[in-house]
Amino acid sequence: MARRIVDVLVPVALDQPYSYSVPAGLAVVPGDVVRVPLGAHAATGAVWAEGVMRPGLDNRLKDIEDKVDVPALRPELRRFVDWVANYTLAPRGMILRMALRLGEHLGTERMRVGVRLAGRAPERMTAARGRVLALLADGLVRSKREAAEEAGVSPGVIDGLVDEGTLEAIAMAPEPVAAPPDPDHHAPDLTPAQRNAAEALRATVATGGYSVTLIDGVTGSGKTEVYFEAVAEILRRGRQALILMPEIALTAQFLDRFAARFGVRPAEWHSELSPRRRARTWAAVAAGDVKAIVGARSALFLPFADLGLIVVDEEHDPAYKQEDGVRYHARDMAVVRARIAAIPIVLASATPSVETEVNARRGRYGKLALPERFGGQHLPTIEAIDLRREGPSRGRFIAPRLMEAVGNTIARGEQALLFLNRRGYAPLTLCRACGFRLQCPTCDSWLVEHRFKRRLVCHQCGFETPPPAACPKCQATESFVACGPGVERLEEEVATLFPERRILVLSSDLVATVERLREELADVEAGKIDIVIGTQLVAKGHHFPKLNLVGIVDGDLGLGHGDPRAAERTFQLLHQVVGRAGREAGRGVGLIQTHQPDHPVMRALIASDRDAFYAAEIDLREKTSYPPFGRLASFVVSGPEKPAAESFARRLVTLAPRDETVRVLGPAEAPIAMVRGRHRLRLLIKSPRAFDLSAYLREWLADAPAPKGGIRFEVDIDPQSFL
DNA sequence: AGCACGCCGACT
DNA sequence: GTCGGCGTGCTC
Repeated sequence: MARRIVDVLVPVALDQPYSYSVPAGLAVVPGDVVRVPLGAHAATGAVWAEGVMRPGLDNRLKDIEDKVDVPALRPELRRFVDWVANYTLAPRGMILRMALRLGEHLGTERMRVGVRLAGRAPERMTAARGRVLALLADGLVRSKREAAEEAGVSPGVIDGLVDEGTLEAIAMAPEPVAAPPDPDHHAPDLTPAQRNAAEALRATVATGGYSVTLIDGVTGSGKTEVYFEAVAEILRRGRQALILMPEIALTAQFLDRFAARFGVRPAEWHSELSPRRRARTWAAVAAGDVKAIVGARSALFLPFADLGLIVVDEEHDPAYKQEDGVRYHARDMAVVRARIAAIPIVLASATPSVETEVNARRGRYGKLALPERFGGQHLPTIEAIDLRREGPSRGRFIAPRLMEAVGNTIARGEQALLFLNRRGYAPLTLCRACGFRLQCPTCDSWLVEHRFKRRLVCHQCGFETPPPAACPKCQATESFVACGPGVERLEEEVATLFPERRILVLSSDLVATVERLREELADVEAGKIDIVIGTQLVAKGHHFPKLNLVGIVDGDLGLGHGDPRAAERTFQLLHQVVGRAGREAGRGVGLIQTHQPDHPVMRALIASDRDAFYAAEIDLREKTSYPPFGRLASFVVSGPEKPAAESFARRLVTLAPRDETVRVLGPAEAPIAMVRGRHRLRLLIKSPRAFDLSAYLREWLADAPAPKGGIRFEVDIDPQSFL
């Protein structure tokens, strides 16, 4: 009898599965996770389909080593992997890799060691031993670590007592990844608007099947409580819920809210999980033991046993777009997974992406609006400070009116937030004597001074250097001047004006650990800080009850440079930051420093007229055929020498398949023309909306020469960043 | 993505 | 004269 052959997809940069023979006695079905020899080593892959013998294969065919003892990947997930690979043009193996992120720790379950009293008293008694014996006198089993901590002794004391036979060591089952959430733990107290929305959502979930619903609610309107009711409904049905968040590490408050509603914290999935915890969570999700999981975008590829609902919180957030490795947009792919799994998906935002807003307006997505803040809170009043007329004095960055508002706010015992999306002290340092600008040796960008760290840092590649003693060009000493503000420089300015006040700078480069950041945020929440100065780190998900003034130091920062999404991004970010003001303590005020108070983004913010912004932006996108009214892809060609990279890019353009409806723009030098010593050129490909752009690109690239001589090129479908 | 195989510079 | 740099190509 001929050997059975199956096609196995392996988690490497290969698009096609490889064929393996199945050893006698091994039963495998499509979806099974298997170990297979690959090159010099073994890889963990998944059986994708039945295979056939092809010519030239017989001498290469190898046996599957064995089956991994986890549930088979379900057809829904396998179709999803295929779909994402097809859409993004990434090799299928690399998408599978994201679904198999279980590390090497499966099966190597480490038993926790528990101890309990075994009788016989130790020969020598000490104070520490006495405390341990007193603690364990109740005869209960405690884990080693628990016993040591509660008795206030080192783990060595416990080990000593075990050696003497006083204590008995017992294997304990590992702690469960997450206790089951109780959908009826605490019935929430909802406003009429929330109740209506929750009821509609519950009905959608109860009906089941694929549907997309946008929850559009202003900051503080209680979107979370509403979608929690959808989660509760799916939990009652015994199915699993996935809640995607843009940045999971910073969401302690969210986990607490979940616990208040469902009795326990949900399982978490993000890059900072330890390998062991990651493996256990993966397995528990696959087994269906974890019913609710909160995760960053990679959670989308988990092998759910019975996924019943997806929620994408802050669906507009740019962090959902993965820009390195496989480029995908987690919100869009979440909608795809919901469609393939035939389940409902909920998108939540106070400032929906233009794509989502258009889908809602055209009736493709359902929409539930929560137009008012919870508990009678008012939306902040927003005013512009026109920097052309009432700007700060030279060398300062905070206009008198903003400074005065900060003073009044903190005098009342309230908090103020100054927002500037710029890390470090100053974005540019130049030599006063010769005009030389300190630049990254390998990037087309300036070195940013970080005064706390005493370093100059390239924000493109991470290059760091101590500030030079003299100008590298003219050798002048003491000649450097800092140009422009960063959050550290603002702190200096604020500190001279309010020397007695407690000021906190929140910026990702100053975050030592996630724990430390959570403590700092808790300090702000508890009112221990008067003035917070922060980058976009402060825009997300924290609720500061005493914060009543938000000052935007540079409202124009995100605008400019021909990025088609600049206006949308700026509107969303500033709206979100300003929305932090006055969520509890009375009326909030937002002051936006800008050189262009008449810009549509600023006008919409000041008038609190969101619809005006969407109307103008949607109109513009439609006229220019930009997404969602057309499709966009980009190629970035890079190489150590510009002429070679450029000629490769030009060659690519000549190979583009003819199509009347497709426009190929470029190659043009990328806005950041060099990163890490590589010159970068971009091609932009525009097509109509009803056009299979992925298929077009695949046809194009099938005939393209492989890049060589150090040239690389990347394909980005639906690019979000235009740098 | 790994990783082994390949051809050109600074060392025992 | 070898060790090793990372460019190129393969993995059933």
